[in-house]
Amino acid sequence: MNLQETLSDYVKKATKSIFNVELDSAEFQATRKEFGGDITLVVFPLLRIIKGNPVTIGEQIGQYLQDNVEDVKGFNVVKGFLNIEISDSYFLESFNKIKNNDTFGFVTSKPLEKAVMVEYSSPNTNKPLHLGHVRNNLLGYSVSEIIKASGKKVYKTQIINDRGIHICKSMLAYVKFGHDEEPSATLKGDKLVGNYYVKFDQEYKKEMIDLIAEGQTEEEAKKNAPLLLEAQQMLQKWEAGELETVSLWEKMNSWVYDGFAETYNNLGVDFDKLYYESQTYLLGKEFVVEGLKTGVFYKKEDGSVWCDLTSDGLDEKIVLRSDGTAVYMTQDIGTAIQRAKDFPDVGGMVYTVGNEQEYHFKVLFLIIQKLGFEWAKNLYHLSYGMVDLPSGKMKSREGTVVDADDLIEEMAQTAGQISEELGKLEGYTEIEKRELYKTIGLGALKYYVLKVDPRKRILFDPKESIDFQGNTGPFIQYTYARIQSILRKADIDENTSVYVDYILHEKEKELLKQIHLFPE
RNA sequence: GGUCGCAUAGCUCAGCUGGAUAGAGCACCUGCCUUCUAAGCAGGCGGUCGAAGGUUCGAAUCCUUCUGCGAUCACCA
Repeated sequence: MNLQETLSDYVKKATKSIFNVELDSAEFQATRKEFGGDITLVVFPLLRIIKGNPVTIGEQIGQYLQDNVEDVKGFNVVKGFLNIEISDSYFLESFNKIKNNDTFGFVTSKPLEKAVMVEYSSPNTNKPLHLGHVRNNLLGYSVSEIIKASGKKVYKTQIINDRGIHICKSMLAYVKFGHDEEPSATLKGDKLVGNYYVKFDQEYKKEMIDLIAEGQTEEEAKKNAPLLLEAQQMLQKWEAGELETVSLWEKMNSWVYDGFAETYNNLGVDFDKLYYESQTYLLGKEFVVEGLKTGVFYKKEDGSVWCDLTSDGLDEKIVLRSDGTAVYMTQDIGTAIQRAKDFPDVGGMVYTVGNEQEYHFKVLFLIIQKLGFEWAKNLYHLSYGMVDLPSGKMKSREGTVVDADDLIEEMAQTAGQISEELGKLEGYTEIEKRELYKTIGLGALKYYVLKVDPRKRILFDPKESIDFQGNTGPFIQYTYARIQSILRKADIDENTSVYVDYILHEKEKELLKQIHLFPE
């Protein structure tokens, strides 16, 4: 039992013995630093069942606690707040317990709990990862680690969007303008493929301008540009399994995967299982047939299949085109079910996907529930806001993106620059320095991204670099380094409290106290 | 138009299961490096918590309306 629970028990006993009143719960909060004491009981809520002056009531309860609870050293009452002073020995004992507990903060195992699958990243394979993906990856990875720490098994996964018109655009541009270029030490595979995606867009726009000059409207030009028609043909060839197209597709995708692997490695994230859209995009169809039988879906005259969600406050949603091909929803239904089959111990899934897809996931989860899977009630869309630039949205096609690799590299460089200026790393080898710069730079980036509420959009101004001072990742790293240094130099078990009391800053002491009194 | 989200210091953000005088960092100002790591510490300046109502002993927090910003409402993914 922790201290708060103990105190709560004794407060209940106190009200019983003094006022003869049964209390359901007692509300505690951290004592504000301008008052004496460590933990505070708010007396006001008690007034509903105990008539009287809050100060008097507070004093009576405080006296009871002081008389009956060993760790309560003293108390004072300010208005309706009973400030309770906790003995030093409690904190000392508590710290010592943590010191000897290697898994502090982690629930070691909950064998009866079902595993959770967390999906994040899920990029397209026609362009490199950018700052938006960084946010996605860091959120998804962090949530995975938090769920792990809570004692559950976690499978990290992603669905790689490796097929479609977008990759055909890169492929086509490569064929037409590529001159057999290959990835190199200076040009990662994902960058190379991304360059051809941009190239496609540039040439496509030129064609549109020509067509408009010939008298077509913008709408017409968009549809009729020869390059686009060629890309569409290429997609058809791919779907037909034409050898040359498929092998080019495989080659360019593999370049992209090599590039992604490097970025993931630099970001410090990883995956337990990968799913590819090219392998799952047809998967949902059989479940649509199943759902048709059970009446979850219905067929329209033209042959398209729909799900009626009007009774759930949503509208009707298509799950299969009239030509029988799969839509996005079909694929996601199939992928989810496939995942549950592949990992029978999974009892829920978390989808880390931007907030522009909130409606999609609302619908997806409802449909899966209607299909009757018992894990369907544990589906969660971890939705997050976009990362915007001062100029607006990031657009790969127009090259207005903050590239993930560049950003990570810049952060390390800044860390190096600051370190050099401070002259802190004398005696370190170049390799050690490089490692440290990476750690510090990445720490700054991670904290910068993770500290803001996922729901909020982030406005990232490349001109203003990410801070290394104040409420930042490097500050936490610095504090950790200091603590390690203290522990190294302290080298004593007894009387540690005196030493620590002398060394720690006021804020650090406050924080330590709160961690102990409010562990959750 | 319907639905969802956001709005707190000049800037970036905490705080939101209702509780004491709304907190950090950046920026600006004042001190502090011969013993604990100055990426720091101690302090100062800075707020109609978007607006108006309501519930409550008590509202940044809950409810209603309004304003502004964003997202979404495809046989696209």
